[in-house]
Amino acid sequence: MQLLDELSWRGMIQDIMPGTREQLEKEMTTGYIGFDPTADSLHIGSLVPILLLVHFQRAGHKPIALVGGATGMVGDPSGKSEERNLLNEETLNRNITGVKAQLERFLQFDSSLPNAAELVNNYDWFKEISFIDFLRDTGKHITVNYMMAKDSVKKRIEGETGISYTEFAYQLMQGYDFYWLYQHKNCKLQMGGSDQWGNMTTGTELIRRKCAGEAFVFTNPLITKADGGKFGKTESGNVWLDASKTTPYQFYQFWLNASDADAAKWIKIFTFLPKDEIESLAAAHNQSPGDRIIQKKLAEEVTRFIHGEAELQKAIETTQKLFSTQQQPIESLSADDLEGMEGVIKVEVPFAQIKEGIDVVSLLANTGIFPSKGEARKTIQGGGVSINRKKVDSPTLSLSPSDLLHDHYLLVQKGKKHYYLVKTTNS
RNA sequence: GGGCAAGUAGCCAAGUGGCCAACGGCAACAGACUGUAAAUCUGUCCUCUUCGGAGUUCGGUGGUUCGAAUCCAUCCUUGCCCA
Repeated sequence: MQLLDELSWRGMIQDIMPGTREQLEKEMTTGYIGFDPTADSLHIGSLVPILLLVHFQRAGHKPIALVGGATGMVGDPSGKSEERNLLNEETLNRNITGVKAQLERFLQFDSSLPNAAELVNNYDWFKEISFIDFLRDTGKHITVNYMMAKDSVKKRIEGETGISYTEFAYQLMQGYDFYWLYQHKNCKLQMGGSDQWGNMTTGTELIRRKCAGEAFVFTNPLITKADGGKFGKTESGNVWLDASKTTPYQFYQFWLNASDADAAKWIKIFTFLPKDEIESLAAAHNQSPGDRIIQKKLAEEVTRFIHGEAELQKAIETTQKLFSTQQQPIESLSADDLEGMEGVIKVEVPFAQIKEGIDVVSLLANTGIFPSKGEARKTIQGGGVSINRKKVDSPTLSLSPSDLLHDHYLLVQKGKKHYYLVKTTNS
């Protein structure tokens, strides 16, 4: 299947510039996507662009991942109603390193390949350019009228907060990136989220005006949730690709918890499963929605892609231990079962405290499961805490050694889905 | 530089001297129902708390007042208009 047809049935194309298809069919094309180093790890919001690059490379084209070391210093106004805070250099460098390392895992960089992936940092060319040079060589080609017509800019100009010159100029920088890649890497395509359309077309415009070249862009729709909430956020914040920030188990759980409507859309976007397989999964799912066949497959595929087979198996195992035995007595979990639950947050508490008969509220606050005693108490009063599968019905409950599973453990549940394993220590 | 308007909790937004930790909505969290869905209903939602309270808030600072988110001064930030 042609790349664009493939992406299109997966729902990964929003807007596409005329001529793009012809270009892709004509020759091996170099295309790029930019990644903002706003944190030291990518989160699942960046997964779509990553997947685009992977599809792109699989279709025989040459992908470039650009890390925005320079643009990150300025801040993209797209989708932001307010001026952003500037990151300091130290943070930025750490972020660039982190983001680079992650991108390297998903693409083929083997230089023997004709379409080997490349990783570039736009700081490398921007650092050479003086302000005057930039104004004369780049700014001159684009009118302010053109720049102001962009949605990201227009919204801010019409809105209440305005826009600084810095952020206004952002699209020129991104446009220049495309121009530079066009000149030095023969890069003729830019991909990105639909909020980037304006910035991306500034690039093709620059290429046209500065060197009469022709370049193309297409965008993917931004991922949304059926209920209108933000994609990729959970109660504990972003879902990261870095296992130390979001454990593989938590990552797996995120996808598993997708609603039916979301899962059906997401499985097309976030997995590489072929069309007929996805269709039969959907049919099976509709037969018995309660089994959540799509969610399971989705979680499995994405977790394997990001964290690998071994971590996926551990995540599934932990999930089964915790959820499939939910109706069974807690004793059905062995000490090994508890110890082996990868990804569940584990906390320690001195045995002496249990021996003295600590009250639940203090235990939950001391272990950091809740940030304060007050919160622990409120949640307990709202019926939100279970220990060893038994709902804690009073904040004054105190715990003794006889409550410990296998003499060492307490399985604490916050809500229905969030598990913590408390383990006693001798000190 | 001049004129006008605005700044309230994560966001939106009411309040315009005491009844204000501050109406309401969204988001978020928890409970019931379910399928670890969705929808719906209920509770929580500044911080801490021995659950009795205590502490810190309404851009910053200073003031008026028994008492200020509310009045005054000044500064900062933002928008609009003029130069």
